[in-house]
Amino acid sequence: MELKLYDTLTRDKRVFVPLDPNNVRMYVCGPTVYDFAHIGNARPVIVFDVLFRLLRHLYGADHVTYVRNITDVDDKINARAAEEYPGLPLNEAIRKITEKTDKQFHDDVAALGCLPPTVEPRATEHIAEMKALIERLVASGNAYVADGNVLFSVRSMPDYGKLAKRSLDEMIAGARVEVAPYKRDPMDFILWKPSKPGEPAWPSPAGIAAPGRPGWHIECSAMSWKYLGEMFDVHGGGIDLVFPHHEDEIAQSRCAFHTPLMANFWMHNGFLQVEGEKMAKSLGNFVTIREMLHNWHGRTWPGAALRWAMLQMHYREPIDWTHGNLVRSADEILQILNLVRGFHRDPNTGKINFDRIFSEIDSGNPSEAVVSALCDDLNTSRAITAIRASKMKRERGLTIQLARDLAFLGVLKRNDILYYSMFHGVESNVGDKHEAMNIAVDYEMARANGDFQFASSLVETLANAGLRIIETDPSSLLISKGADERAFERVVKARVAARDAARRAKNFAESDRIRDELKQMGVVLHDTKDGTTWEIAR
RNA sequence: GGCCACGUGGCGGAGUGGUUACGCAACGGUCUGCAAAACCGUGUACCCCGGUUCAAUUCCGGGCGUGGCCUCCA
Repeated sequence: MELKLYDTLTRDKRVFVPLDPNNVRMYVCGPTVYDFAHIGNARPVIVFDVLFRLLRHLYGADHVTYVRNITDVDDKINARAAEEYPGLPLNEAIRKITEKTDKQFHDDVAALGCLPPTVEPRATEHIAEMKALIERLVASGNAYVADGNVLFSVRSMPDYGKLAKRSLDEMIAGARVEVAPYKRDPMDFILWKPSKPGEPAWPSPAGIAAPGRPGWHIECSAMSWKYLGEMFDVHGGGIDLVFPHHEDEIAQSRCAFHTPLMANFWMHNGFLQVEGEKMAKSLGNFVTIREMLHNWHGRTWPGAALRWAMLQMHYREPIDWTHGNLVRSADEILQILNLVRGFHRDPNTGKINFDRIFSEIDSGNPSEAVVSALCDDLNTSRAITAIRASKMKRERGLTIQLARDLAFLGVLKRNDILYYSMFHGVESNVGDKHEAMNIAVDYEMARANGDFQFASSLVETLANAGLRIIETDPSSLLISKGADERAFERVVKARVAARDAARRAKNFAESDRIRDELKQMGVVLHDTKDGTTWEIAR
């Protein structure tokens, strides 16, 4: 199937033809690891994960190389390190900060259903490549040394500004920052700069005696070069990176390698707002991925629901992240997954055969409708419409196909399907049933999100209240006070049976009373033609 | 000030030069002792003004509005 992608450089959507179909190469700017990733950071990670999955589908899983860097040398990191570990030598503090943040980031994006990229290079491990590039640029006259800095000379590149569609003169006219005196041109940017005492430092290139550290832009040119070559297929990132970051990457790589292009397609995701406002700490609407997973608007949100919400709209459009949208997404995901698991439920035991569900998912391909929607510049919105269409037809084959499509979009993971299948039970004589049940839900959610640290903290919370969590099998979870692990379930079943008897006897006053009583316990009943089913209210 | 996007029904959000997007909510119905769920059906739309056209929400121009970038930022 023909893949079309929008290219920021040419501002058009055109057919994607890889430089080498046996090795399709994509680079995406990754996080600077100094703090929890916020929900806006999640967007490019999810968007390009979808593209990664699509490319793997089209060209084969072994024929796609996806590189996402980790920036671990940066002023913000230095500042945060000094702030959090004032007693430690700076370099040690920096390592603590970057290691911790790096782990948080990976936990968070895994919860959002993102595959790990093929390579995740760290800037500090590629100083040699950066210096090699800098030496080339100095030798070719595209860069110069001034005051212990190495600067890129933008005037040496005729079409500098093409990506951002901005001429040098326009930029200078609009500049609002004071210009360092050593720059030949106000728009010249740093490739290498001197380190202050105590800061991370490496021997400098270009004959500079004092040790220094790289500028921000050079790392991406260096790492994409190492892992993808001088030219590659796709370069992605947030739209805010167009200028100056990507513009400068292009300048560095093209001048160093004398190539007409750095990447064939430049892809940029739109920004995210929260409740109609720009996300900012000062506005109090700054929300991290971690917070979304643990507690936002008073509840936890499964990674699948966050991802589903994110994919509702096209990646280039701005997205307004609202509580209302998220509630809808979570509801829809729950509905769909209920449908999926329903086809492998043993009618006698009520247990769900997850192995069968996943082996059926693995044994087939995503649907034509979904793949073709994604092939149209990642039109996830249309892909979702296609999935909804097969949801409407409640027949087995279509539901399995629906599960495959969800898995293809990265929305359906084994843990998620487990989560939605779990029986939430609370032993009936527990003091505050609702509170205990909330903790149980949080616990399952945490496990579904792979956040075992949070899960075990909840186990502790329960233990302090004299409760413990018991998992009898993958589809059943109870919080119990004693040895009688199924007490709650037994109580409910007995009440349901009693109600059925009352209904058969037309004693509706009694049957309604029992239903109210169960409702008080948090149990909701559904009368179907096959009998009465019950579930814990959510 | 310069540059770049966007403006679709109550809400979210696709798409198209003439024909139902879709989802949620709403309304009507089927089912049901009641309720819920499920299923079936219905309605309301394309910011404003001008132009091109037989025909524009869709193309062009202008206006208004919103957002982003120009400084670290996904």
